Amino acid sequence: MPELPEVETVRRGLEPVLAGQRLTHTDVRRPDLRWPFPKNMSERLSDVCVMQLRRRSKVLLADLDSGDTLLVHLGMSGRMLIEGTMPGGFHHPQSAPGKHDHVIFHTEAGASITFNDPRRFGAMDLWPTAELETHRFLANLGPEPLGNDFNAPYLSGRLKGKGSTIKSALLDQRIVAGLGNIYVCEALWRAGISPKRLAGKVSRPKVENLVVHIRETLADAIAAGGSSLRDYRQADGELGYFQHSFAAYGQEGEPCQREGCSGIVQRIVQSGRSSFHCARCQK
DNA sequence: CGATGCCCCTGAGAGC
DNA sequence: TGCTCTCAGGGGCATC
Repeated sequence: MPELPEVETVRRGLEPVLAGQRLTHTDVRRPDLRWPFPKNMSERLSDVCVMQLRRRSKVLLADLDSGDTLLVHLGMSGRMLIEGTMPGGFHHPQSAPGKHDHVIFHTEAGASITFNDPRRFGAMDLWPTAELETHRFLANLGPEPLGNDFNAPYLSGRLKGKGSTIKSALLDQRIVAGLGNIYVCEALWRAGISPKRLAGKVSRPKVENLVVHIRETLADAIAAGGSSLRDYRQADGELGYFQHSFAAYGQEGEPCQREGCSGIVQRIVQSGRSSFHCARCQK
């Protein structure tokens, strides 16, 4: 999926087109994505104002003046693409809906936002804003990695005694919210920690270092507009370009970029997913 | 309770 | 050209 940096990039791209704007109507072109859509979704997304656009973990949150919040999860291949009239006067031509264009939002200002998702692992729901934290997408999430609650004492406490690997611990959204396979690989490379190391056996100085590198990796990726592999696009259709900065992810067989390291990046499979790392400098 | 596989779905690319 | 196989950014659920 789009991980935290991709979702944040999409949020920033959508903000000028959606925040403070009225939705005139919303076309809901199928009954479900990963799960059934909420009851009366089209009606509840018509003639309402989007007050603000937020993000929690990998979930986009659009607070509506109806008292509902729209939750959007992009899954593995979801995109939100803007067409029509943009606030700055730009005009992206509108095309006929494609096979995987599942939901289309129309704003009073003349913009349309198309949710496209070939694999349909994405999801949308509507939930009372006042009770958002009870929604199953958001309940049980760990802290935001870019927030103050994510720090070395916290992470150290959560990793203590864990017998699973550090790779799977960082992918566990209950421990820290928003990381996925790419950014875990990259952050572990930057921190010089093997993805195979047991979570409870990462030394305290290494945990401190890891927290810093997770934050820096995500910040760098957001600054680059996210990573575009196959499906991901920013809301304006542009590619992200953080993939050109990958040191580990997808770099199997490439020389390790760490200064003074002569290792080769290798791919291993952990719980059915690829981990890329340099066995020479990640310990 | 925690760890591990399997599964949802479509499409791209490799190999034959 | 076309078939088959593997793989893909996520995460819920069954099972042990």
